Amino acid sequence: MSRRTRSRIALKRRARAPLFAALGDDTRLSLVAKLCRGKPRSISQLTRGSKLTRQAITKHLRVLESAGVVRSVRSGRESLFEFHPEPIGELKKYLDLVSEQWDQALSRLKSFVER
Amino acid sequence: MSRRTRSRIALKRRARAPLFAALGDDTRLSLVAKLCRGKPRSISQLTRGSKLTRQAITKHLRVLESAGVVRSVRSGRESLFEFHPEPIGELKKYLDLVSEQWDQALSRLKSFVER
DNA sequence: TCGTTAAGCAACCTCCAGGTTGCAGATTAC
DNA sequence: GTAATCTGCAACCTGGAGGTTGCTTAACGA
Repeated sequence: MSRRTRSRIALKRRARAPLFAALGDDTRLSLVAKLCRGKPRSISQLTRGSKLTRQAITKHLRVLESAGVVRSVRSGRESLFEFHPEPIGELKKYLDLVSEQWDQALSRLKSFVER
Repeated sequence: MSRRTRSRIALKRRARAPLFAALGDDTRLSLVAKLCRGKPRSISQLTRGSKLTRQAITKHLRVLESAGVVRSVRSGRESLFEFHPEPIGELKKYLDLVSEQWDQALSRLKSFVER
């Protein structure tokens, strides 16, 4: 791999950490699970059934929004949150890259042993 | 989706959060990047070129190890860390599940509109 | 054998993520 | 018009994540 390619990957990596971090919380994963399987929901709706306060849920939603996993639109007095799939796709690509590098490393090691 | 299926997914979700969290840090992503593309490395090796202390790096490695992304083997006076690909694969599966649910939700919505 | 190098352990510090309460401003329903 | 509902903002609290320093033990090399 060229140095240029590697630094490009490093650049991508930098951007990925906050995304992973945003998903690294039970409450937020639960919110994503709710939103990815249906229509936009309001904060109050998303708070119902949770043990947390509305404000806590709001904070989590803002984190997800900053990471781009979710988008909010104000509609009257309520703000609706909707799932946004792109970051998830990017994350999958990144994980594919990691797996791919690992496979290449394995085959390099194998050919080295067989030599 | 049946209630049983959904709870199974929720169970899987619980287990995923710590894994996402383990990857939600620049330093740790960088360590994963190094380890996934080569042979096992010692703590000192991994510390070289970093601005952090050996102990800091050690802590990060332990976090990755708890998440299963990495495994350590003691060899003489040094402990070698090696990439372990399974959790990454599980993560990809989980993200696929999320994407899939989103696609289904979209098509449900579409058929509802067209009705 | 002795110096050097690798690692583990423990104490400590700082800061912020995650959560709460309280209040004020819009918007909707009646 | 008034009450109920949805949200935003700000202050505050607390635990743990991330980092450091200092010391000790174990293994290797000359």
